[in-house]
Formats: sequence, C-alpha cells, structure tokens
Amino acid sequence: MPSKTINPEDWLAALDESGFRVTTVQEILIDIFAHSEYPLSAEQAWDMARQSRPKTGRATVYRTVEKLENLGLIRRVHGYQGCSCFVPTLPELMMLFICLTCGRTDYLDSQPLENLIQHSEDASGHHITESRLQLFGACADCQQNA
Amino acid sequence: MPSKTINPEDWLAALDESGFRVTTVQEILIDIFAHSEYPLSAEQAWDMARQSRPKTGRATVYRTVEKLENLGLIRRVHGYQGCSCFVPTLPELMMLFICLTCGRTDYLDSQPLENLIQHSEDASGHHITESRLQLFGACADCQQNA
DNA sequence: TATCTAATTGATACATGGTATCAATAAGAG
DNA sequence: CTCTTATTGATACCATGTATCAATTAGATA
Repeated sequence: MPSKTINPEDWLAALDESGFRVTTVQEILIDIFAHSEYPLSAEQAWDMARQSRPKTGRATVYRTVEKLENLGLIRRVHGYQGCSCFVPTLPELMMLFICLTCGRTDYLDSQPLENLIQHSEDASGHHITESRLQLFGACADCQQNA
Repeated sequence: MPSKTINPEDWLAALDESGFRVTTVQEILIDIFAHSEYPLSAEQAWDMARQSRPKTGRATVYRTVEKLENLGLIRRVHGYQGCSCFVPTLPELMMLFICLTCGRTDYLDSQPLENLIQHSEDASGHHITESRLQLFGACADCQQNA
C-alpha cells in the first residue's frame, strides 16, 4: 500500500527551489490543499483562505493554484461536478478513486495502470506519454453504512 | 479490433425513441459530431452548424450537445486544452487515445481496463461503478512523420 | 539592520463558456 | 388541416477564470 503522507514543508521547499518566493498567501493555500480530504476548487480555496486572512485576493488564489498545479504539487480532478477541483499529488504515480457518496478521495496502486499502458502501446502502435485515469463508486466505508 | 462505425441514422432513432422530436438543427449537429475525426466543443459545433444553417442559435447548440451527451451518443473529452470537447461514443466501452500532435482520436480495446477495475476493486475494497481513462501521446502516423 | 529590486499581491475590469427566460416557430399526433 | 407542445433564437444573465497595474513585500545585498 503506497504512502499517503503529504508534507506542506516539502511543498514550500519545492516553491523555494523553483525560484519562487515563499509568501503568506502561498503558505496558507498550501496548508489548505495539503490537508483537505476532498477535492477543492480555487473558489473554495479562496473562501477558506479568507477565513484566516480576509483580504486575500481572488486572482492571487487562482494564480497560486495554477502555480501549484504547474509544479505538480496538486492535480486537477475530472469529476462529475465539473473539472475545476484539485487534490494533492502524491510522489508516485497513483490512480485516483473518488467516492460518489462521501466525496473523499483515495489513491490506489498504479502498477496495473502501467501494465495497461504497456499493453495498449504494443497493441495499437501509438506511443503513450500521458494517461489520466479516475475511478468512481462507493468507498469501503460508504458501502458498509449503506 | 472494435468496430469504429458511427451511424447518424441510429442517433436520430435514439432521439426519437427517447420521445424527443427530430429537428433540422439536431440532424445537422448529429451529422457534425458523427463525422468529426476530432473532438469538437459546442462553440466549434455552433460555427460549423451555421455554415449550413446561418440562423442557428447558440443556446440551441448547447442544449443539443447536452441532450446528446445525456443520451450517451457523445462523450466529453478531458483533454489538455480543457474539458469542453466531445467525441462520438462507440457502442462498447472503449478507451480513448488522443494524439497530442495531430489531435485525432482513436478507440482502443477496453478489456485491459475491465481487468484493471476488477483488480483494483479486489485490492481496495471500493465498489467501482464508473471509470474515466484517457491516453495521450503520439499516434502511429505521427511517429512515422516525425 | 537598513536598503533595494523584482516577485507577488489585491482591486478592478474584462473575457470566455455556459444557462435562464420567453415569445415565436415547427414537429408530429389526431 | 388543426392543435398541442417541444424546440428554437435572441437576449440577458451568471460563473469561472484572466489581464492590467499600482501598491506591497520577500529576501538578497550592503
């Protein structure tokens, strides 16, 4: 089972190493995304950021979300309620599962996906450089409580 | 290798069977989507529809696209240039490959995906009811012409 | 610590993609 | 052919995201 630990310190270090400044707003947003169990939109993140820092600007949040996405720290969720939410990226390539009942996300071992890609490349002749897989359904907990 | 034939007649029949009226605009749009090699946005479809019927309204196109999506005749592509384009749905569940060079789509056999889902269900305890997989890269043709 | 410079920010205006409204039109059942 | 109502087009509207630009602030340097 893959590790599911996310460390905000590492994100700040990644910002720094990429030549960006470490600012208050970015610290707040990193903390928000790193600790959320649910996918968050920029708009939701803005609401949450203003709870701890009311004058936070909307554009700043959108810019920071874009920056975090470009750095690979968060990734976009292509869900059933649109495609504007983000979850933390885990170090290894992992498949994302989203529970349609409680909304929580889980990361699954991606070895089967790597096998699938290899197989599909061989069968089709295409060279596959990127993949995007998401799984939806009822998580183990929600099945029990149904 | 799965069949890749799309028949506009079947789409019109599907509209009819679902209790919708078969109108000129919908015929035009069905023809556009059924014959496009590339994913099309509602906006692009609107432009194309107006070439054969200039007074076609924008809202009508958006409504028709939504209807076709709800009927399962077209499906949304979650691509790198946004998530607002659609491709025809093929009868069987198939994995979508999109060439990042020429933009064309290809449908691959989805048996490996079904195996993957089965495996992930067993390993995680989640009940998976929906999946969304897209593959990106260079198609066989574009590799040769590179 | 004080100074300096450019990255970052917030406010605003703007652009894009999509939806609600509603009178006019047209599909298709009788 | 008539009638009912789904569908349409025009318009206004909304939501999400982006460009602009003066003000602020991180953090390097003195």
